[in-house]
Amino acid sequence: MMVESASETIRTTPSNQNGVSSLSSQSDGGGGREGGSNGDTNGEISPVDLLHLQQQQALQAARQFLLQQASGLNSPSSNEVKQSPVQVPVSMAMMSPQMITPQQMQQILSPPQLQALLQQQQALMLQQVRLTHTHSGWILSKASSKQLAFQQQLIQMQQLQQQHILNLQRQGLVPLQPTAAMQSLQQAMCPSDLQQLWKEVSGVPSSEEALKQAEGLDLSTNSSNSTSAFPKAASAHIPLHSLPNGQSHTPKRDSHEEHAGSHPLYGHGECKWPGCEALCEDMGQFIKHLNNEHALDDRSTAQCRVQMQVVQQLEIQVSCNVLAHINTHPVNGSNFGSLLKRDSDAYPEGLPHPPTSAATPITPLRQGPSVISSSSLHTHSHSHTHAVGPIRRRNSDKYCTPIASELAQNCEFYKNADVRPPFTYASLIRHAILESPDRQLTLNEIYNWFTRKFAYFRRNTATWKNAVRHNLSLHKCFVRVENVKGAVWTVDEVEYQKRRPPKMTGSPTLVKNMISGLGFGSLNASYQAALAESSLSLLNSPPLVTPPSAASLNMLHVGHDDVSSTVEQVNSNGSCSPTLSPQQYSHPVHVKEEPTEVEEDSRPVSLLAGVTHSLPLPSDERDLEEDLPTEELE
DNA sequence: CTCTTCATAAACACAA
DNA sequence: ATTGTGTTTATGAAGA
Repeated sequence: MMVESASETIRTTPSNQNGVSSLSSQSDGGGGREGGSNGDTNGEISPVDLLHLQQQQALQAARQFLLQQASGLNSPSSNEVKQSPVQVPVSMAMMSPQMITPQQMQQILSPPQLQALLQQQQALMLQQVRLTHTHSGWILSKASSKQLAFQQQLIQMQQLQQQHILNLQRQGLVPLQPTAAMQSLQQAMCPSDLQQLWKEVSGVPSSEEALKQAEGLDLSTNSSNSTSAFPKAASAHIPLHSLPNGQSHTPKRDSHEEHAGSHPLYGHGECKWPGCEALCEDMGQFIKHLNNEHALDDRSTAQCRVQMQVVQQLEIQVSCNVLAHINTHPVNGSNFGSLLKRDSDAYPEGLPHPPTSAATPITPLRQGPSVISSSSLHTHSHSHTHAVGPIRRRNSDKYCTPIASELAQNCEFYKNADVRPPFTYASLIRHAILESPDRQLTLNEIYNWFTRKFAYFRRNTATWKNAVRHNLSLHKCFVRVENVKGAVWTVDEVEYQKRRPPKMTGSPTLVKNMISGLGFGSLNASYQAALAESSLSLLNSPPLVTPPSAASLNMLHVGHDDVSSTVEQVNSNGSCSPTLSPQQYSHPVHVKEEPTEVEEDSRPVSLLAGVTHSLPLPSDERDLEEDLPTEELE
């Protein structure tokens, strides 16, 4: 057995993943400044604005990229990075990102690097958008029009990305031929990257686009899945209409699009403008349609504005994070690894994360999946230590998104990709148990859940199974209950919560401030939306059942201290709970071996009492609180 | 530097 | 004797 683990182990993961990870993680709630107001709030978006936007994007990506590279150099597993096409001078990476101009970047980065960079950037953007989307999706669900707008925003975001890429290509910064670049890209991509892509692919409609881009910017393709497929070069479209062309970049990417007599937005006889799908018999008709229906009108302008705001937020976030890290960690080359790690974990304490999200009109940028990346990052970067790179650390619990939602969103990914999930064993076990109808599983069932849900756990069985058992025994939160046919494991939520230190990224104070201060309302709403998204049943269903109430109560109990966990809990309960509350019927949890037991039943009460004083919040606020933190703090 | 959390390895007990 | 379960202890890494 040991042999087994030792041998297989090291599967590696290009250290380079760091980049994306950190990248994505940073996208979370931090920054945007409130108004997103850069400039013109009033009116239309000028070509200049778009240009600016693009440049910002490029800069942002490049900054991230540089940091990533820097960390990669330092990473222990850097040897694997060998293939990484990028080599960035440390000195360069060390300098303040803000100081790097696009020109410098061009000099520093080779085309493949740029491509990788772009890919990362895109992942970030997509993620950002997706987060926004999912996050507020519920709230907006009732207003279909808004939802549509959202979707469009998402799409346009991608379009802008595309445009950016095209521009770079035009400038010769990015090679058009996918092959080589693509390979390097793939090599450079770490599981987390892939994960991100996968998420995009499986989750958001426009995903294909992302995938394609990731795969070498193959713009010439098919977006066979018309509807969902987002018009790839749609980007070109925007500029087409909005940008007169004095623009430094020429509008189009000639060979592929226009010349070919085809249009990026036209395919299979229909318009692929997001949400359109109008049928057009031929190109001419399509062009007409395009001009009539998709000209730069108020709506698109508004969308662009929103996007700009989003981008700006991203930039701010990135800037803050980067700066903070640079300031916080004496950048002496050797520290980059950790630097990035931290980065991905949480917000730099140094900088006041602008609660931006809260105050921003735009949906708060939540850190959904991103976290995942970050965690995987940790995992792998550190994996060299042990053969098997584990889930490593706290991410899972403290900074990660709720496991439930995370899993829900990336379910397919984990199922198929041999990537270690960014959760601790305890989290996973708990989730597995709570997900079961009766909230109890036998050891073997837990094993099965692991293998069923994660490709990663289909190997190294001896190792992780041992870990599972170890965790079950070690943590008080897992309670063994003798059953008729054997023993089953249940979760003691109270204990589970207890074991997690109250650390939010920031101080409780901060949270409170955020709650009371800024955009409390909006946040709350959006948060709820997110919550609802992943845990409908819980919210709807009557307070649970059994042990119940543990869940809800726990939330109270947890109160400020571990919000994220709270959420996690909620989610899992909700998502998993099959519906009703059959949960611990009477039978399951019979007698426990240990007296303690009454565990769930009794504790809640006490909790309540205790909680009451500490958290005198109305039910609503309660929700809020739980929610909020997660949001901001992941 | 210390403490805590986790992952991993492994020894050991026990029952089927 | 083997295997599956559980429990414990030890070790090391990493974060706070």
